[in-house]
Amino acid sequence: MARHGDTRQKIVEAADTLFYEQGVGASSFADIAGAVGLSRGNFYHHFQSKDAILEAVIERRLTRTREMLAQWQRDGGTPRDRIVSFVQMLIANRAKIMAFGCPVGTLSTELAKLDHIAAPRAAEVFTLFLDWLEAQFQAAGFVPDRARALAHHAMMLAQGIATLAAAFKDETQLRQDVDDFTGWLDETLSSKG
Amino acid sequence: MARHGDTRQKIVEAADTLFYEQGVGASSFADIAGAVGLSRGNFYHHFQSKDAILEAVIERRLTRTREMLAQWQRDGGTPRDRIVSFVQMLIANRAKIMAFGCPVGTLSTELAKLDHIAAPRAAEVFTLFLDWLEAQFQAAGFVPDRARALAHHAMMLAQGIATLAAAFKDETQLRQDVDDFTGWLDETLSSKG
DNA sequence: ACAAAATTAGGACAATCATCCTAGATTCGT
DNA sequence: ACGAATCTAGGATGATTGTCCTAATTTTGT
Repeated sequence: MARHGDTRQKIVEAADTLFYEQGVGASSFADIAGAVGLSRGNFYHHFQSKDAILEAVIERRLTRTREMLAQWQRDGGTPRDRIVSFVQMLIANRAKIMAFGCPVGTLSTELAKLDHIAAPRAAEVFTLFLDWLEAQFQAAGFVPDRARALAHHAMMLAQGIATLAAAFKDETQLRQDVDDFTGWLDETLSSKG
Repeated sequence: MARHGDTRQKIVEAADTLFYEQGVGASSFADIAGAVGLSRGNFYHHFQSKDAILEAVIERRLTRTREMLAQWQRDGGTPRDRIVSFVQMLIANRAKIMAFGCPVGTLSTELAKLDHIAAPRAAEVFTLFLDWLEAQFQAAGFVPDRARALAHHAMMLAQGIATLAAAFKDETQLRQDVDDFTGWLDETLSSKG
């Protein structure tokens, strides 16, 4: 049993959750240690600094996002179905979205405010989604430029939905917004396909 | 000269800026004191706690938003012009938007994550914009329910634009997004007359 | 089974945090 | 002009922060 990697992974998982639910700035070493069940001083065997943990959390999110998108690709279905599964994340995770917002958008915004060195890396999670969405719209028959613009628009809508869901915590509205997104998607696709 | 109110207002202004640019959690008393040019210990004559400053900052934002919306109303023009001036805020404040995101959305999200007692109050700034936007769409001839939905959609778009602008800091894209917003607005309005 | 390496707990560290207190300075009502 | 109220600076407080060190324990390679 690889104890090292095991503990390290537990730390990253706990930090990931805390960074999402409280924000990076509000999550201390003591918080993470408490969540994992380790002593604070022991952390420096696994990570040299808090920024190193943040970096690992971002890498984890990048990897998991890539895996999720690859899985959606393997799941088959039409490009339309895949884009719907993208926006359906907001419904599946509605409790967390309404409590803490979108994990991608809120981390990106927090790091942008702090002018943190990892901010561009965190924004790459957005890029993964954008590239994937662009591929879906291209598969649906749109030329690259138009597919890129539609991917950006879809991402914008998702971020707007999540931000307002966190502000008002209105599940009915959230579901309506996702329905409207799907409506926009079908209109857009039918105009081309 | 009302010195008391004067210093108090200076504190609130400095705190407002810092809360926006760094986040509430990352802004300390020392930061605010430094920005105003006062000593830290002196603060408690004006505010009993950091939460009291936050409360005053939110009140200030509510008041200023109300004033701005009332001014736009007085400025005349069509409902379409007024809604355009709403989204044009993203262009006018583009440097700050790309650096720190939307002040309304980011404060709301940060307080939501902390489950802060002032979170609902901060969300009321959203409500001011939503009510005002709803009034514009009603003035443009939409029935109340439809006007409310369009106001919500406009707010969603603005939040999505600001979030992606902060993540990617792409001014060209930001301007394109605002143009697209205006295009959507004109399409929507022309469909109703 | 034993030496080397990895992992742990716990405490020390200086810095910073929000908060509070005291004592001097300034302003104001009269 | 004088007493009262207000405002100010600076330091003290205890808690918490990120970081680091040391000494013990556990695991691993052989």
